[in-house]
Amino acid sequence: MPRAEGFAEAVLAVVADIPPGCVATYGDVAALLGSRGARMVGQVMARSGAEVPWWRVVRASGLPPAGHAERALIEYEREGTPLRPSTDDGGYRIDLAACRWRP
DNA sequence: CATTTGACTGCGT
DNA sequence: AACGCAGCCAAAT
Repeated sequence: MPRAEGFAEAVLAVVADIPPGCVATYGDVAALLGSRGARMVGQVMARSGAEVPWWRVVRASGLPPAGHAERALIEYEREGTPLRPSTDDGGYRIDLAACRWRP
């Protein structure tokens, strides 16, 4: 039974609303909550992100969550999220212009 | 009640 | 294009 956690629950609700194949930036999620706590969104993900598609939330630069790029990459390939392969060093970025979620 | 800490962002160099 | 610095928000200690 979900209990009123305030901000955390709101963040989880928004992330759960992101459709597959799309992504949203931390700042966008925070903005939907009426706050600018982009860091806060990440904080909630670190705490309870295990219950939501956290990989659909990325940085404003199109980079996946810090320290979770490998795990997120698996999900992107599975969901068919448009990625933008980096030069050749194994790095990659998400094509925000193609899959940025807009409510 | 004050301090610390982040799965961040934007701007300047 | 890459790196560094300062600004912001809410929860935990």
